[in-house]
Amino acid sequence: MCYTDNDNRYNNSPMVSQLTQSPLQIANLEQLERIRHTCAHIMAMAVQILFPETKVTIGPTTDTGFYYDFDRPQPFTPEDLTKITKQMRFIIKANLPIIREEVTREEIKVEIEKLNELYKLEILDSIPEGETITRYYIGSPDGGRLPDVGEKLKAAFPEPSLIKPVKIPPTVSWWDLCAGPHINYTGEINPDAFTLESVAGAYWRGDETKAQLQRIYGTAWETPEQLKAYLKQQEEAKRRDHRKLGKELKLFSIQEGAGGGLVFWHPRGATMRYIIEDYWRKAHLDAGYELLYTPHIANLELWKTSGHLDFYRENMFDSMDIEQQAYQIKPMNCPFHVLTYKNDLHSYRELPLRWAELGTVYRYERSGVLHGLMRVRGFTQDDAHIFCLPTQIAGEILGVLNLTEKILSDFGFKDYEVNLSTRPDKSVGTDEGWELATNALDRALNTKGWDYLEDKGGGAFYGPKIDIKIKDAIGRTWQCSTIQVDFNLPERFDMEYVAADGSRQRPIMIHRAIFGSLERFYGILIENYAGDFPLWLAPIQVRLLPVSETQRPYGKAVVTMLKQSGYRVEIDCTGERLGKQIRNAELEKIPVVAIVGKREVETQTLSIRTRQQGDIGTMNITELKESLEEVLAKKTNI
RNA sequence: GCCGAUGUAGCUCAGAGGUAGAGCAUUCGAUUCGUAAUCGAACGGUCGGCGGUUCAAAUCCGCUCAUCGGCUCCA
Repeated sequence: MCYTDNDNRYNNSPMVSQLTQSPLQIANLEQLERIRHTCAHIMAMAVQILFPETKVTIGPTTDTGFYYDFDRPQPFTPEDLTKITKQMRFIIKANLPIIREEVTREEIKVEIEKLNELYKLEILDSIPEGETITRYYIGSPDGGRLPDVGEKLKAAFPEPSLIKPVKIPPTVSWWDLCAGPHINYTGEINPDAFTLESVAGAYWRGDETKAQLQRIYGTAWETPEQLKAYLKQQEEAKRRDHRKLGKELKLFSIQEGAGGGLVFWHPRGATMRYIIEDYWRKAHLDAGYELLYTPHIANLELWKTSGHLDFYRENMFDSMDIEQQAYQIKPMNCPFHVLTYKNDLHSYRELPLRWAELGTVYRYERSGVLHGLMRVRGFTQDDAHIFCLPTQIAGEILGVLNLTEKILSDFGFKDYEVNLSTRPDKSVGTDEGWELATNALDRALNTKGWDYLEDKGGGAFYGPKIDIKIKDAIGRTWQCSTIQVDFNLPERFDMEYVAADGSRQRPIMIHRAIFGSLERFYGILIENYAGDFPLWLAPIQVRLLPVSETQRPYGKAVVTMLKQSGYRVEIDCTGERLGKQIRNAELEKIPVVAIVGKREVETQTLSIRTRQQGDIGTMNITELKESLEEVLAKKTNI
């Protein structure tokens, strides 16, 4: 499991899908796809009108719009995007026809060569023999095509300005080699329902050894309302950004002085992590797991045996020298769990063994891919390995699915997308082994009653796997949990158990993680709740606000009492006025504040204000505790 | 790593060759206050780092570090 990129448990990348949910109901998805694809063409046309030296490459649609990759010596600036947008509106408003033409390989080749569009030539060469080749015109085919058009435009406009958008004479056209489909007229696009978003570097054909191109991203919708809704959703995502909230709520930091991708958990974040870990341990002990702690480094030989040095090297930090022996900081926990297993002789009667560890691993990630808590260089996996008999696989997998559901739903994630990935072309293990394991995963999912998508050939080379994605409060999906069968490590480490007949047999090894990485899961939690954590997770649950300093002694006594009952409570001793104290508590997103003034001291009560409901009235400590307990039991916000 | 952008006080940001600024936070003083900002003062900076150009650099140039948006979608 531990070697390849398609290994999701160990894939530390954000794995958030683009906003797959439309902000508004899409009336006609097929038409929208055409609109987006045509938008890409119109953008390319606009770019070549304004910047004729630019070469075109490809321009597909995305979940929210489109992009086009260009080859141009100078980078596009934000001002360029404004100009391009204006030029696109011209083209849209001109309502030019879009004409599909089937062409032969030979004739289109000549035309592309005439234009010196080398990338297009490469694309043409990659189209399989026998496939229909089409080109799409924007405007009349009689009009010629850029850069011929450039000449015509120069004739039409004696001093064609590259700053101002250029009006397209009806006789001018632009075309692109394209499979389509497209809309029929540019006017079908609402000029106020698209916008250009950003410029980014991208490699030709996604290959970093090839030319670096400039990609312009755009978003396009059926109506301006949809666009507005989409932009609002983007704003919402920005508002929830865990990096911003992490700083504002003093949860964690990543510091230049220490290095990128290394996380500092500050007291409030650390409190939450403690709660999460504590919950996780109890849940695992209840589910029949035992806990392990293993070292952070080990002799490099171990990583040779496990195969990581061969297959995972590019994600590993360099080894260090200790008394002439090479030691490696761990990028994975599994070899340690295997060594723990191998330290004893095991009988079939002991199986299954379920060993869990919050294991901190370090992986080299290229500086450009680091991203807040979502992609870091040091992180803690909620790792576990199950060693079992072949006959126990389905039962164990079902157990993992049940535990996963319990844990994820307690953290507020109740919608899942499940994938079952099967044997890839290159793999280890026997046919029977794969069939047995894959059937067991399938059976477990069916027993659980979960629908899933099968990703044929998408498994790791060492075994089939189940991945579970969760859906957050604004409809984004995140990959966290994964369950993987491993035929490789037991073989490499020559793991055994003693079977009923006294023979030595190979146990089945299952890797699984529910959060994936604590750092990443925490980042997702912050974004899911937008920093308004449910009471059971909130680092400060209750803050007492004395109306004046006179009430401090009473407030302190209440704090002591609540603390003794296990609540996370504090008192505001800033001496600020009540309004300011409330404002501060609101900004810190503290779920409950208890106001103590003269009245409360006299009646031995508290005036309660919650962040969700505002002022909810006066109660005594017992009543407060009761309502807190009720909310804590439900694991919701108050 | 690569392409582009951004780094100014603890935070959010202004300043664009000529004395380093604001609000919030912090500290001190006054105020003792009833459901989202009391008033005043003080403190706070090698303008990310290193080097260069210049009489003069936060500002221009080079390198470097970090952060942000991308680098999967394939005519």
